[in-house]
Amino acid sequence: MYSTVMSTSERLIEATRELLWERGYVGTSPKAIQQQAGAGQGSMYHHFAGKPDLALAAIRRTTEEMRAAAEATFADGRTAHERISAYLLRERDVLRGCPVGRLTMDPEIIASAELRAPVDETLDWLRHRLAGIVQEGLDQGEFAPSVVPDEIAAAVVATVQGGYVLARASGSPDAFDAGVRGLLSLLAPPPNSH
Amino acid sequence: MYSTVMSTSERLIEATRELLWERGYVGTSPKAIQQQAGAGQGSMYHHFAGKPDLALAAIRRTTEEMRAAAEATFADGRTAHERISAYLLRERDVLRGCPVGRLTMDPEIIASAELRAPVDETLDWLRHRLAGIVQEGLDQGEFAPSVVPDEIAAAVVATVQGGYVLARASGSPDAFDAGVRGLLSLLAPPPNSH
DNA sequence: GTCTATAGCAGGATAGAC
DNA sequence: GTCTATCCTGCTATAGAC
Repeated sequence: MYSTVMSTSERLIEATRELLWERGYVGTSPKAIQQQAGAGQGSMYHHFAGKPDLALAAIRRTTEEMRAAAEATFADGRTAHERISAYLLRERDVLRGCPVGRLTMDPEIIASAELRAPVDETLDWLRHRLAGIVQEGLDQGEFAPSVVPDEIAAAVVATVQGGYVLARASGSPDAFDAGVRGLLSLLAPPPNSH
Repeated sequence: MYSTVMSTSERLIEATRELLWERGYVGTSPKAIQQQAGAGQGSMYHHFAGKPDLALAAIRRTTEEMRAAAEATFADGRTAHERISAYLLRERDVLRGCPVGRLTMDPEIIASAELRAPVDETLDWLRHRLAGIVQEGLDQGEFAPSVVPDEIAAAVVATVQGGYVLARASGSPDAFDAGVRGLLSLLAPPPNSH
């Protein structure tokens, strides 16, 4: 249930976002959405064509938020290493998992080009954005010349996404933090580099 | 459908393993299992108490296989770096995702201590096993002294698990491979180390 | 061991009144 | 715009015959 300052359509989208995050697409039913949104059956089908349509609206909003959150962390550092650190170390609700990455495990999301597109585009954008930052660091001599920006970017995003898996398996964020620290330690400029 | 050389109970377990991998726990119904196994309703409930019981048997077998597969790769190298490389570079059905890691995104698996336990124990075992290998490499002077075994182990497993996410999002194994190469490049002994 | 029958409930959606 | 009624199918399981 949400406060009445939100329109019914807004509440439906927010409810869907919550449920997709927690239970995935397959595990989320229209009835559950309606209950969480405090909206009736008729209301939902008035505003949205059905479950896929509503899910698409929810996924689009979630991916937009993810981009904004990532972009915000990139402003937090001067050097490439600082900006990547800021991204990796930013506060996360680790045990809830990634609301975007989670969707990739859903067979019906993957099977639908429309539903998969925002997920794909967002993770792709993130990798390219990170690769650009790595390239800048490379240009500044911050990293070993053997570093390949696309590969480091993929490793950074994968460490985060995989960190969620380890954390949820163990019921503790420790493994997430350990993975991030491990990657950052490998990426750290050698002590003799200045 | 499976060949008749397998017992009904075996076919039920194998069918459940396939469906859990592809659709997760929430997305897998007893009826789907029965159809895939070529078994009737009564058969399933004769051999297993219900969906959770059958899932537990399937998960246990899948986690056992995962351990054996990982252990096999660790025999493939002499140095720590070689053994970690072998683990990371081993052939995988990347677009299908990890049959164990996938389960962590399932709310009903996480909510059940019994179902989560084998998943947790297996990923935990893998991290400890890798940490031991990193420690050996550290003892041999293979890695920088700043390397922390537990952290590198977590980063290795997370890169694999997250690589699956990136691959499935994009519909291509490329991002998985890139992440793995990125991590390995950072872990590579410096060229002047010999 | 396997089969069919049955049950109660939820999923996903449509229809039409208000 | 929202509500209630209704629909058909599938989920998860139990019962009891064979």
